[in-house]
Amino acid sequence: MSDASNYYEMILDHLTARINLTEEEQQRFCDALTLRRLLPKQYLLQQGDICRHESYVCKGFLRSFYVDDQGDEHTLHFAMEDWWITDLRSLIRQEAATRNIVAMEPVTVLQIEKHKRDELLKEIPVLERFWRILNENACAAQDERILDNIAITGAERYARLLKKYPSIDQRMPLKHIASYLGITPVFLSQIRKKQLKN
Amino acid sequence: MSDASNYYEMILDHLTARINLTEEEQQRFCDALTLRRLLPKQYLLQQGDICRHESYVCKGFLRSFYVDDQGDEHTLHFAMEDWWITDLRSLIRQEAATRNIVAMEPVTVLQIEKHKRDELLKEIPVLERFWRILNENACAAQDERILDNIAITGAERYARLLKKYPSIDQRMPLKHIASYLGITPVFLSQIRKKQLKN
DNA sequence: CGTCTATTTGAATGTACTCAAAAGCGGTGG
DNA sequence: CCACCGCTTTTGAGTACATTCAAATAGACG
Repeated sequence: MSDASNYYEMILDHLTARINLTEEEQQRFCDALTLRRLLPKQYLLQQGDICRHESYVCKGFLRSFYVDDQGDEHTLHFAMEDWWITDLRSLIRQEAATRNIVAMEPVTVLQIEKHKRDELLKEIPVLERFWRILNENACAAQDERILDNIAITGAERYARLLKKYPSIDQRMPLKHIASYLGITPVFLSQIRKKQLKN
Repeated sequence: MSDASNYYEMILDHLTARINLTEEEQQRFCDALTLRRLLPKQYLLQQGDICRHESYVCKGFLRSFYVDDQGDEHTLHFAMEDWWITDLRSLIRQEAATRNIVAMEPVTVLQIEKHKRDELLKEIPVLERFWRILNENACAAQDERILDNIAITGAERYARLLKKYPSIDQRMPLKHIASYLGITPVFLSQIRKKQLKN
């Protein structure tokens, strides 16, 4: 259990870096959380289910993806330590999820259920500020990704991704990196061959 | 001035549809706003400047875009009545903007300056909730757009855009629609020719 | 009417995909 | 310890998607 308490410290650091919380509020926040461990390939959410929680990643590495009619996977997000992951649309509207979330490694997350989050937001209004800030930053990051998708080639997107997350090609299978970039694994392989020459 | 008061009613409806505000809070919010009118092709923000405000569109139609090294434009967003537009990254961090925002038609916006927004957020904490909700929805929408960009072809993206905004091809020049979709105007023209046959 | 810009058309090129097969890699069981 | 299996990555060839360049047409505006 000693590492479990570390995880709660971790998420509290994450919160208090953005907002001020009293000891009591911190406690109440932690009480609303559930610690959950996943094995590699275990699902946190499946397409079709209703997403009931937001998950803060304490340890490990997850991937969210959409499976289309042809059965092809498209990676929307990956989430590492100190990140949140969910299917936002499904969470907000309590509709069927269109994304799967799966562990890529042994994972530990702290989950907060939607209705508990809603309660907390009423009890501790400053948490509205926390999620407002979180979503503003997420929005800005997604905006940058959209620009990459419309403005540059797959090869450039791969180069930028590596620059941003230098070790990602060791941590995530290339076929998932390809689907994140919006290209095929075959084409990514060709890109990598070319880049070795430089 | 009669239409100006309409615009304040409009933004108050927009707010009170999401949060509850007292009369006094509504007044304080409106006092923080500045009404601004733009002619077509007039800029609300230019790449390189620091973005100091968030703008709520009362009337007209705007476009935000990035100009790359080769001088090519890439349309990130367009904003219609009842939408907000800004360069979020530049606004949050008060860094040089990487996006331009320009009026496509005669435009009326209600602007709130960053520092005034920050003050308001302290004075009226429930506004944190408002922007949290706004950003959550924006995030979910951007997520969908990223999926479109990585999962489907330009032709399909155009079809979906038309389905979502049926009159957009009458309101926005095709070359900007093309840049929004991440394709060239020439290719969009070919897509349109094919779709007429069906 | 002329000018300016947007859109279309056509042709050649490049970018990225599909299909098929081979090579690499990790795990499992004999 | 090695052979085999399943899965990922690479390679090669042919194809489709999307771009560039150049020129023609269409529309908007003074």
